[in-house]
Amino acid sequence: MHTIKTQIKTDCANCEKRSNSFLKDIPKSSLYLFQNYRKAQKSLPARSIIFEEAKSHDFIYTILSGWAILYKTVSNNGKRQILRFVLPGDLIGYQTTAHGHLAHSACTITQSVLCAFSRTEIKPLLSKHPELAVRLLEMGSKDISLCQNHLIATGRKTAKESIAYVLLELFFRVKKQIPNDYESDTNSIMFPITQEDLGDAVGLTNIHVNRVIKELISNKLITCNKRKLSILKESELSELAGFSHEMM
Amino acid sequence: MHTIKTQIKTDCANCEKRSNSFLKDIPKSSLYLFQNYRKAQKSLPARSIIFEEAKSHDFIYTILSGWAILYKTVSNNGKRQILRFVLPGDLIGYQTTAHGHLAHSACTITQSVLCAFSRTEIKPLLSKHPELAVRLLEMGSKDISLCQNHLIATGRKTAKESIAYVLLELFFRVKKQIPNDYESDTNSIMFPITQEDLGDAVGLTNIHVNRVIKELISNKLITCNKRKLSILKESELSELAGFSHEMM
DNA sequence: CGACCTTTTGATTGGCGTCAAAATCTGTGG
DNA sequence: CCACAGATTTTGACGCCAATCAAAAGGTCG
Repeated sequence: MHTIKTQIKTDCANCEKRSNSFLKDIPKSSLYLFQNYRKAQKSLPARSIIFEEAKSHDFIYTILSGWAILYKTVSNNGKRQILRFVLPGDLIGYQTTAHGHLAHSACTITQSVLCAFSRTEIKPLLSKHPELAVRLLEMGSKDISLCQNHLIATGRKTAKESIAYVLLELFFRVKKQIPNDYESDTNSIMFPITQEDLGDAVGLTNIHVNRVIKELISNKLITCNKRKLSILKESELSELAGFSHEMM
Repeated sequence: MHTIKTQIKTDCANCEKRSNSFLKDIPKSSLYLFQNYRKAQKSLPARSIIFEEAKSHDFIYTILSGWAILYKTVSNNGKRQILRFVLPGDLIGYQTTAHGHLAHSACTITQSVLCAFSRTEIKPLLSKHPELAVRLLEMGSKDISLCQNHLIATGRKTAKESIAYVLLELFFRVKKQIPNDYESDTNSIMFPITQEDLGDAVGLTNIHVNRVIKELISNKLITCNKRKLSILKESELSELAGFSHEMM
């Protein structure tokens, strides 16, 4: 576990340039107002905790760069369930229980840069600026969709199908949210996820994930290591996974 | 599959009286305005389809009475995943894909009464009445929480644990959202769900669900049939399930 | 009362977990 | 720039939880 370094910067210019940031399409007047509530920019090393389940925490964040995960530790057996992979442009930390505690933990996968907003100061803002609330509704709707498809993959698909599904979902989310890592190679993305992470996302052991991924590789559907994921036969893999672009 | 009977009624008085309806806490001024968009009250028999995945549909609904489910059919193997049990006061049908199609199907479990609102007419309303948007945000937040805990039950719990979890979740949601079915017996609720439904919710076969439920019964933790569910030892069952009231 | 739905039971199978250990990769410090 | 420790991937053997198949028993509703 690493120490969290916080560095306040007045310049956060890239934040609202990102096309899929939650500040997209917010009218300038509201946007400027919202900017006032930007409190800090944090740069975190890989595998460091952003916030923890069941605690209270004053900030919500947008990811400017890097990968992270939202997860929960199961109380009766200590296992981890990854709820969501977090990519640049995503908003995290807004979800609390009825008692005001965080619903889950968040942890960086790679070195990341976050932009923090004060939770308490933003709430009253929503009533005054409906565009913000509507934008949050849209994002929430995508979150639910993502979670439901994730549930289907975990509940009603075989190991092979569910892993294929997660790989495809991540592939297209990255393509959409992160500017080309491998310009020349449109079938590939940077892929810093371990096989254990994948297992914790779909309810499998890292060992079985390994067996399945090796099978997908030997079937020439993908290539995959901790650096890079390539989708070799998109349509075939999509059919196997029960994945469609409609889902995204 | 049953024919959908639609009957328009001007009186929908109980709708906003329910304490957990999505219209709760909305100022009178907005509320009256919102009421204008109430289009119809539908009464449906048990096991009838409310709307179907991937189609377009003009209405969103609140449940006035009865139980329903949101589900999706997995494209590559035809299996069903239940995403959510729907109880009186819940709002359904607002979730669409980027292409404007419904994200999932909905079906009644028991005979039900729904209150319909026009989707297209409500959207512009949100910008004008932030309280509505904020209220929807709150509901969306609960939906996500529910879905995430459901994912954990399916992904990282054993059959016994996940079934115990679903029973407890339903038990307390019913207690909160439906007025006492069995006044004298506070440990019991009406329970119209089949074991096959339970299996489709947590990714198990009806046969294995049956074995587990019989085990829970013989352990004297619950009694359960298609009419009635009783929680006999709440704390013991909760510990087994990894369930806590914080989750709700 | 009779057809269908739901629950129950038993036998068998198989997918994925567990355990153990080797091989490889990665990052850090000397 | 190399060495080394820890993390991650890979392999194999074995076991178990839950699926599958089959069929009987019990419930429910028209």
